[in-house]
Amino acid sequence: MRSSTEKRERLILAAKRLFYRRGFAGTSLSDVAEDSSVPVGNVYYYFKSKESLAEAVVAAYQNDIQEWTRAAELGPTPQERLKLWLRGYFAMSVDGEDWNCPFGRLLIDLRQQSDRLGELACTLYQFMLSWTSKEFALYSDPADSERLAQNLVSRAQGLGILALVLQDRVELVARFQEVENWIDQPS
Amino acid sequence: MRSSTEKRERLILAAKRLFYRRGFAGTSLSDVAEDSSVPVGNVYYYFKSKESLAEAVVAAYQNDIQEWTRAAELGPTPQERLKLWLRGYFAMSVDGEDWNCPFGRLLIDLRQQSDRLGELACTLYQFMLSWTSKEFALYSDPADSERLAQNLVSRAQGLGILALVLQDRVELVARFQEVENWIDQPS
DNA sequence: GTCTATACCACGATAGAC
DNA sequence: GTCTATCGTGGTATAGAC
Repeated sequence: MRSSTEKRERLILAAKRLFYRRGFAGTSLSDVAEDSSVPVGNVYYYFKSKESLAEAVVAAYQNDIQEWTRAAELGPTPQERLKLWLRGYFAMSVDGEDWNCPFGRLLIDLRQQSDRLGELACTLYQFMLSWTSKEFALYSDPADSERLAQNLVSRAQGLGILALVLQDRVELVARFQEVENWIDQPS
Repeated sequence: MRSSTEKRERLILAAKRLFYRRGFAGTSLSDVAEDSSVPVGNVYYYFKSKESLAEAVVAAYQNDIQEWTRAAELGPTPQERLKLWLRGYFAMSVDGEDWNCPFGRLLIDLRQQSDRLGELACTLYQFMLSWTSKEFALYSDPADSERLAQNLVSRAQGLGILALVLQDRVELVARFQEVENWIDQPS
């Protein structure tokens, strides 16, 4: 059905936004329903539980990450590709609708909720690690690539929290630029 | 009253632990009461609201940070003091009772709850920034100290999330060691 | 001054109407 | 196949008993 999937999509999008801003436990299904212009109790027609809605949200994130990674893969060199990836991260955490730590909150939230959801969220992070690691291996000692990937991803994530505290775009641009410079000479 | 402050203290400690593990919204006052062996409804004798309990939790964190910083100040050189500080951070995020991102979750949670709580939590982060900045200024260009402090704190925080995903102490020790090395030659 | 019984509401979830 | 009225539980908060 046409409208059926539309509403389902609207619910996922609203949940994604609200989980990001208010967290999983802090978001009620009424909030999600209202934000999607779907009748309150009706949510259960599309999702059998709040948890299954969260699964759909993780899947939506997975799509985002894959698209964002695919865009980065257009770069000519591994260094350029990693920088494009980092700019994607910047766009989310600093130029997103709310200064926040993308994935970090989701990860912590869902991990506490259930093992299944926690592992699902970890997959997102692991995907970022393996993709960046693969790129690092192309221009540095492959034995170091895992290590460098962990540094890159965790630094980007840490800057998300810093963004939240500083609320200063200029400062944040400079911090991300430093990570870009490090990409050229990783150590 | 003796027992009065004791119970109050127990409540704060339980709330601190539970907020850390389950988040603010994910923790009910019943949970806190049960964990402190205090009758459920009785919580409101000690705190006028859940929010005021959160304020007390932030204050408890402030105490922790101050103690931890004071311990770090015993180091002979600024480099040594920053490393001691970082080891304190490591102890919390990796050797703590749950792999997590200390302060990060609190910050995101409370910021969403109310402006007042959000600012209170930001104070904790700002305190870490200003203390580390002061130390950096002692052995590097003072014009860079703020920048270096932001790098140090955000990197430590990012490793907290990485710890959550990897769950591998050996790996984490290595990542923190790399930050320690950077402290000697910050750039 | 300390604690308990309870109000009241919002939550996730369901049964069954259209 | 789609949606609505409603249930039971458990949440925060309070009035008032000891």
